[in-house]
Amino acid sequence: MTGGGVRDVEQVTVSRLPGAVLRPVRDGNTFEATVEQLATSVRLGVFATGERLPPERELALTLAVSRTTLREAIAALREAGMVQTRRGRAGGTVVTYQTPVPGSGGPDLDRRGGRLDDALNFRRVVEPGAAALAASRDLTADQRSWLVSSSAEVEQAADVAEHRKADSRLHLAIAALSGSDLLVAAVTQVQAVLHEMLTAIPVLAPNIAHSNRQHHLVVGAILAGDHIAARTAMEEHCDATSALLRGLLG
Amino acid sequence: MTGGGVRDVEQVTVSRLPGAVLRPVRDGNTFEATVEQLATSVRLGVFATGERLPPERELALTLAVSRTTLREAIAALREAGMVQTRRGRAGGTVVTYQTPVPGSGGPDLDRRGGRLDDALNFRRVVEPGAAALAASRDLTADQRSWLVSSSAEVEQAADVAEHRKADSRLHLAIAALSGSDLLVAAVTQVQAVLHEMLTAIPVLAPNIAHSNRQHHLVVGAILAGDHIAARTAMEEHCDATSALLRGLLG
DNA sequence: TTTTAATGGATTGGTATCAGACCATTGACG
DNA sequence: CGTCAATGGTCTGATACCAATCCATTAAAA
Repeated sequence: MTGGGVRDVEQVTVSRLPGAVLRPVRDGNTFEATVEQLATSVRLGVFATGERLPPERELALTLAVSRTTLREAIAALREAGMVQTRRGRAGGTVVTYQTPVPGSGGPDLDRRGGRLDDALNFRRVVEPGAAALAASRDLTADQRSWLVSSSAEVEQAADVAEHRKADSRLHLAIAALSGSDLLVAAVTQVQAVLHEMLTAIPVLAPNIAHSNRQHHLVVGAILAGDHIAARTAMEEHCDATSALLRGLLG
Repeated sequence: MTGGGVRDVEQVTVSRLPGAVLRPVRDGNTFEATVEQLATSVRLGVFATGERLPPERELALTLAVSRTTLREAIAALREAGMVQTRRGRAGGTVVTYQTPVPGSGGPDLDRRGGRLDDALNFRRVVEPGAAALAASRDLTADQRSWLVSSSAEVEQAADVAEHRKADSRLHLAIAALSGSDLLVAAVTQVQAVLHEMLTAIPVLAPNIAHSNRQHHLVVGAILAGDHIAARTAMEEHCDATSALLRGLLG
């Protein structure tokens, strides 16, 4: 696959850039993309169970989508049982999502091999970078306590499913503390893929304990302002996850 | 600004994630996004001057856009004088873009302060990561010679404008050699912002010479398979550019 | 020279998405 | 207890975007 073009073999060396750089301009369907983004946010725990989504008008603005389309997307989530909606003042759309039992319906894990590998490689670049950046910034007291409580929630998670969500939230919080919108977007993208894989896999207590130790190191380094240690610790954490996933999926 | 919410101050600590994570689902206007992507590709030298764009039907597929919309975008480029179009067999759309004289019309460089800072931070993460990944892969002979010739084109560039394009092409080539689609997308995004700034700024011969030496280090490390040296060299290269830009823009 | 294939150019009808206005419901607040 | 404000629910007309088809032009191939 490395060298064989399907057609026009003559021109292979001139410029491979167009094929590598040109990407789809839009994600096909706006409705589906909206559903996907909201569902991912819920699954990752960006919106906790029991929490309210922003009002439709506001959320539509944030997502740069018409209220019509947003409402269709919310209706899809409602039919999927992830949210409930109530009218009237102080009404709104509230998250009812309960993390599913692991291993129940993991259908085609192997088939996304390319996408997973890419996500793992990309993650190994962006998450350590985000941790290092966060460590090198002057964090406010609010931000430091947010980081600490996010970390504590991971360690105190009641079950595996809760641990999964708290883990995603911690990683997203670290990205947010880096202060870079682009890094937040990158980490969100990566966590969405990882989350999908990790929820469909048997994660054992020793894995979780090990992961928690690594989180502790990362958070400590960020709070201490040690960007080198933060990067290194996060790299090891990413490597551990990669090894786990690659081991279980081939 | 760090702590003061406009409303509902009570809930500030519960979760700052939604605001950080939720992003626009689509880039506003498909037509404009298409124009932007094509124009950026041309400016970055993904399509060299004199080169042909892929046939409309093919390009429309690649960009996941209707041929109608793509044609409107191409028409916009044509009116901007960036391309010319000829009909008939062996016809097509050919790039006529000539890099503008620097410093001619840079209007509002300071106003995008936030975006530029973010891009520089993000770049400092993704480009060294891409270089390290490329160094750790087994490159084919084709890939190695592509890298070498991309690097040579930078050093032999006739003028500042040509150097700019060749520089972008080299960075994109390195990203492509990392084998990660996500990294290519990230580097493309970053280069588009950088390119915009750097073309509107006086770049001196010593800057270029220094940059060339750093490129040489990066490319050498990648070819040698030394991922640590590749990362370090690219980090220093990014830092140099950041210093240059930040020095000239505040 | 004739034919054919590969391209850009133009038209049509259908669909997704949008912006904006208005309605319905419910709890907060006076 | 009554009023009001904040929310979700519904409708309508406009428009951006699309898929598909056919036309026009040119050069390569026969």
